[in-house]
Amino acid sequence: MTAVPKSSVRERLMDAAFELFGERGYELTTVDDIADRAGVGRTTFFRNFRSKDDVIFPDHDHLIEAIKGRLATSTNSTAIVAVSEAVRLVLLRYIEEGERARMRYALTSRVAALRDREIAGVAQYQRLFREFIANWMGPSQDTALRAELMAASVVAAHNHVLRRWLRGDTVDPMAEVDGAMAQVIALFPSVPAEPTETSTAIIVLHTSQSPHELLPAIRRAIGSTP
Amino acid sequence: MTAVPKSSVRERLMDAAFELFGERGYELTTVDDIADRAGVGRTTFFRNFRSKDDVIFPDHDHLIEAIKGRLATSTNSTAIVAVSEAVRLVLLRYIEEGERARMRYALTSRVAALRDREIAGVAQYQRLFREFIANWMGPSQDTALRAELMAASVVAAHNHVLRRWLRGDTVDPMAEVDGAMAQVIALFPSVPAEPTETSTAIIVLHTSQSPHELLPAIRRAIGSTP
DNA sequence: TTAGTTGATGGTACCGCGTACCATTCCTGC
DNA sequence: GCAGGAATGGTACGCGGTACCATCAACTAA
Repeated sequence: MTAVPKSSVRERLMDAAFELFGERGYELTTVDDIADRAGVGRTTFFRNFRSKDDVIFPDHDHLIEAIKGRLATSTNSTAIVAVSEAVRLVLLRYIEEGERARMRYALTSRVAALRDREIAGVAQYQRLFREFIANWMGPSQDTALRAELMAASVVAAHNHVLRRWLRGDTVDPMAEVDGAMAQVIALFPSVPAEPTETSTAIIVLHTSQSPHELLPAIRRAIGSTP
Repeated sequence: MTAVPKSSVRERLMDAAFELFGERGYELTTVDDIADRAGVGRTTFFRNFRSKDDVIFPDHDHLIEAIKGRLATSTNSTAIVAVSEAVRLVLLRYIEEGERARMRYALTSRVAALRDREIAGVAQYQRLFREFIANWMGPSQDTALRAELMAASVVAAHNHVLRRWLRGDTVDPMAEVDGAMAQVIALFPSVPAEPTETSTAIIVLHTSQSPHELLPAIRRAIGSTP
């Protein structure tokens, strides 16, 4: 009888949940409360969301799939671009959510169970990035750690900018995430990318470090083997 | 009447839990089962462990406190040493657990709830490291991201070696974690360490990257401002 | 010895999440 | 109109986790 489209039940449940969580807090809100306010039965809630906290992270699965899809369409030479764009994609999803993302942030900041849940979700992203980067870098023994470090850094960079936006500390998060990703990429200079052409770099700079200290870092920066 | 020392109740509960989880799996084991096998009441279980999955991570809180303690006893000049030793401390705790750590790994690999729980615990370590490194680097705006990247890398390096040991892929994890930490430290060259004396570095190397590409990386490597 | 205190334990009852199952309703194609 | 499928609501149950109370042992003070 309801003239609303089918998916509106899910929407009403999400709205009711966020309202109640804001009014009484997460623990003091029962699933029955949410279902009642949404005007549906308890069973319907669990048909739309796997668990009570699932209503806080509604399209997490879609986001995971979106990342997979973006990473899948990349060649070796465009791997870094794919990673960067996947990060932008995630951040963009949060920004599009707007106020709801900020409400989730308020909830995950106060409720330990929700914070753990969000951290677990982030770990899924990190796993995707790790596997992708590891495949990209090749099966060498040493690259496994390198891939893990890079994936962790990529996710950390994203989270850093995301939290800044959630707290209202920035008005241009997309620009910031580009900068943060540039820092990450600079940390991991020139992975086994196919050599294009060899050039010679001569750098003269004043520094407080001794050449002996910084030479290893620069060797890694240019991907040269001693 | 039991002539066993007081703490043995807790031990018996842990033993019973790991036994039953190994026999029937985690979900198919109830808290009553664990309490029964340990010969105590259900109430006693929850007096010793906050929740069912807490029995899997018994001394997580002590480990957190141990990290805090190790990081607290450090000056600016010994910060990196403190971080490295804290990482060694964590890894050592796992190794000392021996077979129990491997059983936990088997469980967390199969049961999603336990994996999430473990990830949340690791996030606590990462938070400690992030705050410590951020304090160490100073309050500058730019260092916030740098601290976050480094903390994520430190934890990733630890986890990488830990998982290798858990899988039996290495026999000398302490040496490996030193190497992994060295890689991490090399990624973040000489943070705002107190300037000693200025010298001039001239580096000439062949590389497949254009000078334009690698100049930013080298600028950061030597801590120079353009 | 007796009385009171403290701590650990066991038991019972309860709440809330999540699942399984069943009955009802609505909607669609024949 | 009728049959079949999808969505819904209701009921019952298992289990984790909490609150509360009663019991018992050990220690202490009179």
